[in-house]
Amino acid sequence: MQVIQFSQARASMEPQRKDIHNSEIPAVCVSCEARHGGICGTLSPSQLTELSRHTKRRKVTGGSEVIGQGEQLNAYSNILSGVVKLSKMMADGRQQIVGLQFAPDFMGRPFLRESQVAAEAAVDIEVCSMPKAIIDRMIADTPELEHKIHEQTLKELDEARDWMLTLGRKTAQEKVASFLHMIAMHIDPESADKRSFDLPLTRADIADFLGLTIETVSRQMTKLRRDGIIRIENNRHVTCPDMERLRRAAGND
Amino acid sequence: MQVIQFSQARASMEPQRKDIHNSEIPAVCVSCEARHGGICGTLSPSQLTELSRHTKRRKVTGGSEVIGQGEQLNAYSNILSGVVKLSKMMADGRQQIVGLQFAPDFMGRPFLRESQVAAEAAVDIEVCSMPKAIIDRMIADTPELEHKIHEQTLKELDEARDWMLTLGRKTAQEKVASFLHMIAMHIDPESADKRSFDLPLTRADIADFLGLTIETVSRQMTKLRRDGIIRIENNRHVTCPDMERLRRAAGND
DNA sequence: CGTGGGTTTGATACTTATCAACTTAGGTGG
DNA sequence: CCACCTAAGTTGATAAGTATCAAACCCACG
Repeated sequence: MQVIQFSQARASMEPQRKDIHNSEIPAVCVSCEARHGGICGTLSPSQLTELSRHTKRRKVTGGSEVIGQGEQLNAYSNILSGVVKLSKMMADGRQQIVGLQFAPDFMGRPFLRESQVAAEAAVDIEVCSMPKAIIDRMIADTPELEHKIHEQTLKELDEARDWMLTLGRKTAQEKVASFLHMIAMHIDPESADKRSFDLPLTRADIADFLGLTIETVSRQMTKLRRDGIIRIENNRHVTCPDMERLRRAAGND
Repeated sequence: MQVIQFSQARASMEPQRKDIHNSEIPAVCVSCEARHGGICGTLSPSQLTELSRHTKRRKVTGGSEVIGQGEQLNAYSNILSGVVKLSKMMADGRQQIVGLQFAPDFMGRPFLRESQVAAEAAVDIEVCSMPKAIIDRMIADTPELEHKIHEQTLKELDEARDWMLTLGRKTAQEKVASFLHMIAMHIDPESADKRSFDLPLTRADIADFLGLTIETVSRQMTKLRRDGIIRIENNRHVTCPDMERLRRAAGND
């Protein structure tokens, strides 16, 4: 269980006063989907109160850009629900998705003025945005906050490197299987049953993620379907009765 | 100029005492190539003294493994000279280089027991190794140290994502040009003249970095040479009279 | 009931991999 | 010092995989 450090310590000693400490936390935060697991968990009640005065929850419809590549970076966000795709584009329009982020991930590049990547809502999402300046200040005097963000950065780096192996060395078939497997594992962290899920990306997005064309993605999906590894309904909903077969098709040992 | 915070502050006020403060710093560190720019710059003299009792400078010959993929991670290292390649391998032997590190980079994955990647000396290198436990403890009570490492993690993440675009969307020609351009920029941070440099990797390594075969790398090098964009001597030494042409060949606008 | 975005399928072209032969550079020992 | 040896690199012919171009399909939606 991940809660505010301060209240966690006290709560364990004086459980009957837990509600009092929770009441110190802004109401919007108490019920927030991202508080457990998100970066806010490292902030003190007073910091949370200060921050919450400047945060804004907002919905972004799928396909809308949250931040553009090379754009000025004035805010960070926590993803409360949905999936965000991070992409890079070349001058001639060729595009590569370089990462996907899921709730309760933290979005934004600390210590840099402008974004190196474009962030776009893959599906309808909800985020909690906060001014960059305030977080940057809190990072400076809350080591736990920097640590939390650092942990996520390291996780993203591990994922990026895994994906480099996929991009550089796997076949189209393995790439598509790797993508499906990755989505199955990430899309619904709570659900124990990973065998059925909705794809958060169109075929075009999947192609941009895998360094393939739409047609090749489609053909490989068809092949996985014909081989009985997956079933597809309405183009978006995938069922995979045997995850182990999918893993093997993905080239993971 | 990047020096110990404490001595920097004092030195600027009492410059005549600078040598005294320097004398507090272990001799091995004072002359260390990595102290400026490396992570040690954030440590206090007393921390440096403690750390230096456990550090060990060592040379590793090119081709030797520094740490294996999935291996237990007991030490961190600073690269003092040379180039290290980080790679991932699939069960069937397919390999992808996922990053290169240059002096004075910090090597090791904080907060994790085992390495997700293999690290191998690309050329003869010199490193300063230190026990993981000591650094982990110092990270916990020296926020500046975690910040410094965090900055490098972010840099590596940016680089990894840049490379994903190269792997996923560039042609063989653009990949090879991108590689040469990247090496030209990184290999000798001090030198102002980036037009002439030695490749730290064999053709096989370059192929593993670019997701290509040796033959394709060789053919594209030949083509760049025929086009007059580069000259090659002894297979390893490259001269590029016009960096702008190389940049364009790399597909960077 | 037509329209259009997203998707699938097919025919063909092109890029890169594979296999094989050859060349070059660097190191070793006679 | 030269001949030999080996690893690294180049070049060529062919095969395989994926992209490209084109057409059809399918559904959701107006």
